[in-house]
Amino acid sequence: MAVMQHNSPLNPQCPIGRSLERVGEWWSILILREAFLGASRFDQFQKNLGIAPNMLTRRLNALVADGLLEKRPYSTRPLRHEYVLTPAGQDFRQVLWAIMAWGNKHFAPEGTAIQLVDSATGAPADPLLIDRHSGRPLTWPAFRTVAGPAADARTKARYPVWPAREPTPAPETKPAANAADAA
Amino acid sequence: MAVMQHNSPLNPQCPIGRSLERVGEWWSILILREAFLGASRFDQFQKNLGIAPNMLTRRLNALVADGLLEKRPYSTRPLRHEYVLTPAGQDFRQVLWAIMAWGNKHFAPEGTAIQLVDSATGAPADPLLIDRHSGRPLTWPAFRTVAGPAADARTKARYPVWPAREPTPAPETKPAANAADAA
DNA sequence: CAGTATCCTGTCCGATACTG
DNA sequence: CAGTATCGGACAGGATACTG
Repeated sequence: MAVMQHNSPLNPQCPIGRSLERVGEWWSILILREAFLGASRFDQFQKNLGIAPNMLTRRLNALVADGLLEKRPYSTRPLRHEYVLTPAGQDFRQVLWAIMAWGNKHFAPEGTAIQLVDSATGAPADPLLIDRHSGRPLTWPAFRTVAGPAADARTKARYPVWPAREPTPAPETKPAANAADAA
Repeated sequence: MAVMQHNSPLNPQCPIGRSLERVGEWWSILILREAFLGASRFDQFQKNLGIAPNMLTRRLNALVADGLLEKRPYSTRPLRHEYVLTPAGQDFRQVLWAIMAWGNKHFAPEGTAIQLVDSATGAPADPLLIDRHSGRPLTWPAFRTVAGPAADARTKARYPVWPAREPTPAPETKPAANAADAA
């Protein structure tokens, strides 16, 4: 996305901002989608996406530079590369599937055209985000975002810490400011 | 994002493409992030994000038009509106948290600055996408994306159907082409 | 086949000024 | 406070031509 090309409106610590720097441009997400579907060669991406070759080069290089794709030679004479997903790129599948589920739920009034199924049985899957440790669904307000241990002062000021420090003044004197470090 | 401003490189049926049309611009995602953190008024968004007012107006209107935010009067004299999340907007939280988890895992080498915790206990949560029905983690290749019941011919041609029809030619004569409709 | 090199257009976005 | 109006720059992105 080349977010922050001017003067960084993003909190540089925010993991969402950091992710958006990598996949904030929609071509990047679509290229990753194609990679998940099996594409790895330049012309596969180009044909499947209908993207201009110069844009494809640019986006592929960016994804490689960001560590989401790896450029790997599959032929030496002539030298040819394929683009394969790195572990970080593979992990983006969770995000993509969450996006897909959201789109299917709210923007597919005529029914699901693309869905997630069990590869073995074909049973459709219904994606749900849970906490790996407790197994509980990650709903709000049962769960919330707070400043973490590596947060700087600015982040701690902008984000609540745990235990809950209300945005509206509820001045308690209990020493709760650094509880989030217990994470 | 105003994707497809020119000639629609996106499969119009793809739920990812449809989602990207709504939140493909990074300001939109950041505005939603602020809304989840409690922002609802124009100047709250503006101050927290450092966004230019004309851009904020444009993005807010787009989010309202897309059904992710609702414009609601909170004062009649003078007329003032606040922007509150619709159910569809609330559901985007799952996506945002998935993005956050991905960013924390791969792009936060110095530790997590912002994290998800149990609101009651403060225990950090580790987001994981599972299948709501079976409870199994949504991993690949155990799960895969296929054309769904509402898929048109073009989509069925581009996406595999279930049972698995390999991209590489494995010409079986078994009538498996419309099995996905069983979903 | 796998790109690179140019040129061009649209628009995202910021800065600033202004209004009830 | 909650926006609207206008201006200008940077760049994403498309189209096309070209190369080994």
